[in-house]
Parts: sequence; C-alpha cells; structure tokens
Amino acid sequence: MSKDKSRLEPGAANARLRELREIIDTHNYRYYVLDEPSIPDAEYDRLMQELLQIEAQHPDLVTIDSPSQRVGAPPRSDLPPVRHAVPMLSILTETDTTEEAVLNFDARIRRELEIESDNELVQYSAEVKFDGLAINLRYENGVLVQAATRGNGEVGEDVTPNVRTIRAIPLRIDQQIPVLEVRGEVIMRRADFERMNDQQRESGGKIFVNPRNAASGFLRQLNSQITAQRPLTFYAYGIGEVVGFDIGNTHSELLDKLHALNFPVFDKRVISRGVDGLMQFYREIGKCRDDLPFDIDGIVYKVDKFSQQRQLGFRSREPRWAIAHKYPAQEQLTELLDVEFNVGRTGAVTPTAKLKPVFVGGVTISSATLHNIDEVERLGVQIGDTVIVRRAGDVIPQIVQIVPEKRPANARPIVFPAQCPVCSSPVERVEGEAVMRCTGGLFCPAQLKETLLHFKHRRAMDIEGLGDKLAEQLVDQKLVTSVADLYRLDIDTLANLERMATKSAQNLLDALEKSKQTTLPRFLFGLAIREVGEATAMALANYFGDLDVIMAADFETLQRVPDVGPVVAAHVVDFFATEHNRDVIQQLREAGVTWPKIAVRNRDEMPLKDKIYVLTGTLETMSRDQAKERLQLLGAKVSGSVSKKTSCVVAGPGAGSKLADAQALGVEVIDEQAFLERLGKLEA
DNA sequence: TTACCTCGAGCTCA
DNA sequence: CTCGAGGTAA
Repeated sequence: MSKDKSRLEPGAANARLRELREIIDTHNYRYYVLDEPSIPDAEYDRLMQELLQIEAQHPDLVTIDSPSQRVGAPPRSDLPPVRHAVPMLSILTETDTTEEAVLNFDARIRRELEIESDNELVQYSAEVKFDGLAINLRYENGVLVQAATRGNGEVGEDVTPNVRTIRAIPLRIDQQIPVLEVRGEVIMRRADFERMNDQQRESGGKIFVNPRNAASGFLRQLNSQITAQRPLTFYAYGIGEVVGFDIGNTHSELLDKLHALNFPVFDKRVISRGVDGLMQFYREIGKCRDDLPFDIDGIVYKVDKFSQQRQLGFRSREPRWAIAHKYPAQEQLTELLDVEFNVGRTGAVTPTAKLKPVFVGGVTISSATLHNIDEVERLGVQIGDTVIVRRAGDVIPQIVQIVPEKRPANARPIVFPAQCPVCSSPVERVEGEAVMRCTGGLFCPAQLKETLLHFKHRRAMDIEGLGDKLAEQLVDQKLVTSVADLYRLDIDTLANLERMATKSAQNLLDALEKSKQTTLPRFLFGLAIREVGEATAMALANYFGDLDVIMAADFETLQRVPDVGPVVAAHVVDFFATEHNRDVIQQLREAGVTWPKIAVRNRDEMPLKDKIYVLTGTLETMSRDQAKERLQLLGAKVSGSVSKKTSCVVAGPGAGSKLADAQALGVEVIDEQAFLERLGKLEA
C-alpha cells in the first residue's frame, strides 16, 4: 500500500483511485452486509483518508460511484428498506486524535459564525462517541412504530422486531407527540460481550470479534427471538423528524428532554464555553475509558445552540457543527512474525505470538498469547499472517482475527511440538482438555523454575530476593533440583552467580532463613499442588490442622472439606502419593521449615464464622495480608467491597469510599485499635 | 502485556 | 550507571 502523500500524476492517481475504491467497496460490503469486517476500523479510515486526499487533489477524477460519495453500503436485501424522513448523517471525515484538529474546528466555527471578539466563546456540548450501531426510532402518537439502521444515510433497514426486544428502549412514551424520531446507538456492554462469547465458545457457536460487531449482528438478525436473548442496550443522542414536540434551544437541553421521556442518555457529558473544557473532558474520559462499561471511539463535540447549528448547516454528508475527537484505536493490523512455545509451572505448553510491534490502545504490543491449539485452529492463523490485534477494557491484548487475503505465499502453519521445547519430554494432551502438557515434571527446567517462583511467592513462603533471573541461573546450573535444595545453598555458591555478590547472597540466605517460620496454609499453597490455590490451602489447613493428617487423608475424606470436590481431592491424593513429593516435604522439614500448630475447630466453633470483614485504609501495626490471614483463621471471610452483607469494616487512616459505604449502609466500623483488641480476645 | 517507579546492590571507571 | 526485584497502574 502506498503511504506516499505527495501529489500523484493523473494516470497514477486514477489507477490508485480505482484500486482504493475496489478495496473500500469490498470492506464496505463485508462490514455493512456481512457483519464480518476483515480489517480494523483504523485501517479502513486510513484507506478512506487516502481516497479523499487523492480525490481532493484531482477533483476531475471523482466519480459518482466512488465510496467517498456515500455512507456505507446499500442495505442488505433481506431486511425491508426504510427511507429516513431526515437523513441520518455521520461524523466521518472530520475525525482526528490530535488536539490541533479540535482547535482548527473551533477556529472554523468562529469564522463561519463571524465571531470576531476573542472574549466571545462558542458554547459546545461534548459526549462520548459510542462504538455501536446507529439507529433511528420512530414514535407516532407516543408508540414505537419503526426502528431502522442508518444504512447509507438515506435508506436504512427495518429492524423493528429486533429493537422491540431491547429493554433499554421504551416501546411507548408518556406524552402524546404526533411524531418523534429518537436517534442513538445500540451497543453491547463489554462484560455482556465477554460472557456471551464465553457461552458461544462452550457451545461451539460463533465467536464475535468485538462488541460492536456482535451488536450489529444481532440487531440485523432475522429471527428476533434470538435477538431477545442477547444483552443489547441503547443510548439516545439525537433526533430525526419531529412534529409537535418542543426540542428546546440547545442540544444539551434536547438530551435532557429525551432523558425525561425515559430514553437512556449517557450521563457523562458536559457543556463547555470554548474548547478548553472540551479538551479537559476528552482527557478525563480518556483516563477512565477502560472503566466505562462499553467501548467508545472518542468524544463528539457539537455546537450546542440549534440556532448556530442551523447557521452552519451541512456539507454533503455531514454536519458542519460537529466533530469527533478520537482516542487511539483499540484494534490494529500487524504481522505474526513467529510463535514461541512457553512451558508453565504445570507443564502447560502455551503458544505465544511474536508480533511486529504495533501501537494499540496506548501501548506497544509485541507479543500476545494464543492460548492453545483450539484457539489457533479457530483463528486459522499461520506464521506470516496479517492479524487484527485488539486491546480494550481488559488489559490483555488479543489476536481476534486474521486477514485471509493478506496471507503471504510463504506463510507456514503453526506446528505444536510433540516434545517439550525445553526438556524434550513428550507433550501430551489430556482427553477433554484444550491444553498440551510437558510430561517432564520437575525434571523439566521450565517447570522447575516456575515451581521455585511459586514457592517463593509473597503469599506462599515469601522469600524476598529470589527473582526471575536468579531462579533461571539456579536451575540452569543445576544448583537446585527441587524447592528443598533452596535451603542447601551456601554463600559461596550464590556469590559466584551473575549479578550476585556476598551482600546479595547473604540477603537471600537471610530471607530463606526467615521463610522457615511459616504457616501451614502458606506452606501448602507453596507446594504447588494442582488446583490448590491460596483459598483451598487455607481450607485444607483449617479442616485438618496438620500436614500429616492431610497427607494421610483419602479421596473421600478430602471432599468433606468445604469447596473441595473430586477434582481437587484427586490432585491432592496424587500429589502426596508421589514419592518424590513426600521426599521433598521431608527434606524441607529437616531443613527447619516449621509452622505453628493450628487448633482444629470445625466451622461452627469458629468465633467469626459467617462474618464478612472488609479492610480499608492503611493498617499501622500489620500488613493487610496479615490481617486477612488472622481473620480467616477465626473463620471470617475477607471481602474487597462493602455491601449489606458486610459484618464489619476495619478502617485505618486514609480510608476512602469503603468507609463512606459502610456508614451509608449502617455497617459496624472499627479502628485498628479496636480491631487488635478483638483479635486478641478471639484468638485466645 | 506493557510501562513506570523505587530500591538496593553490583559493576565500571576514574 | 545499570540491572534485577518488586510493586502498581493502565
């Protein structure tokens, strides 16, 4: 693709225009008709920008059928067409991520409104630009009679039955208004989208690339019963034809009126005199963009006063009084350069995509997990493919789709290794599981390394100073072959390692020494028994009270522990049945690892059973983790947020909203002093 | 997954 | 001055 922005010779320009029109038409078709775009919006925008630019330089080459002359593609034939009473415009070309574009916009508005004085500021309204599907809702005499998509702006598709299933959309409005067309966006919340895709994955259904596609797909679904089951929602932001309803004098007033009529209007919006307030709003929303429940593209700024909007008017296909200020794209195209296979603590062999670095949603992404074989197959991805990388809401970048037409001739399939890439042991796939596992166990350096790191974890044995690099050296130089070996390291061996000298070595030895005084739950957690995390380790420790009892417990006995089922029980039995594991435990004990006895009490005897505690602010005499541990030993649950069910909030200095919540809900609040006294009394 | 910050300590060169 | 560890935020 030519990135050359300089002026082309007419011949070359014409050739490129033809090419661009064809590409854009294809993508329009995929996007609007098939609901299966194969490139991200950002890429589409670039193509469109290039087309517009060349056409601007060569006005004589603009053809009537150029994609620049219309919005979108013709409506899909299997839904009835609807001609809009008032065209549905979009804010397409004037989009930019720079503040400069906004300043230019303001300057233009001022020029066209003939505002000369610097003291006179234009009143704007700013609202989020939803990443969904624009829709027109027509109410006649207060009743929803028709809902239509934007289509090409003039003619859209009738999606009334589907829209009626969306709960956020009123089917009737209280006031008797002869005609009211409300415009807004149908969207799907991110959380709903994730949940739905998870379900689809389980049931083998179609997986959607992003919430907008999903929303679009379901809105245009022919069977409205299917739409009814989908979590679509709606926000209003404008109007079409109106008869017999006072829309007020400004855009923001209009939104208030729509809200009063029970239309959902997103509450994050502002009115600003001049551009400074707009920029501020842009930055504020930018900061919390990922916390919003749905995807947005950017912010829309509109001249607020209708009188001024009328004065400014329209340019062929867009209002002259509005502009979209976009955020960095959450989806980008890049190339899959290679796939690496990483071996985790449990031996799981995970394919990781090495990508040509791209800037997505504010950071540079160069690698992303491909999860497992199923995912690789679902994507149909090969090395060399061009892929769409998405990073939104959550933080983890995903490869959501490949662009099949961009596959190079030398693309190679992704081959899962039959042998562990680290230790060459055979790799197995357990029946019914998606993951492949290295069978090398702790003989596999990769697994051993991860096991060491788990053992030293802050919530396990808490060995400070044992990091990634050190674990790697210890394993590679065969200085450690099990967690027990850690306690046999001496200062000379350690001091000879890279980036280690006597000081660091001694610090590590001190940390190891300190770690020997531990607790049973920490120790159990540190052993890295499959499916035994912090909570399960705690449950086992509290139930049995003693390691030897746990080791001797059989499959049935284990399942009497709360939250332990057959799967966990089997893993625990397995672990302790393995001779090597028993050896290691023996060695650890011999090295001096000990923990205080836990008085076994069953749940009913625990003084704080069924109580839910919440910690907030800073505790001065102990860490949050310690406080949590002690509470749990007394049978209490420790939760992160305050609700009706919370029994007590422990508030240290600097407590914020949780304290306020507690007071609002009338939950007991105690300070650290009172907390310590209570602990002391109950632990006795 | 990346970016950024802090801390302590090792390493290098004067 | 650089590196590794550790934490945290986006």
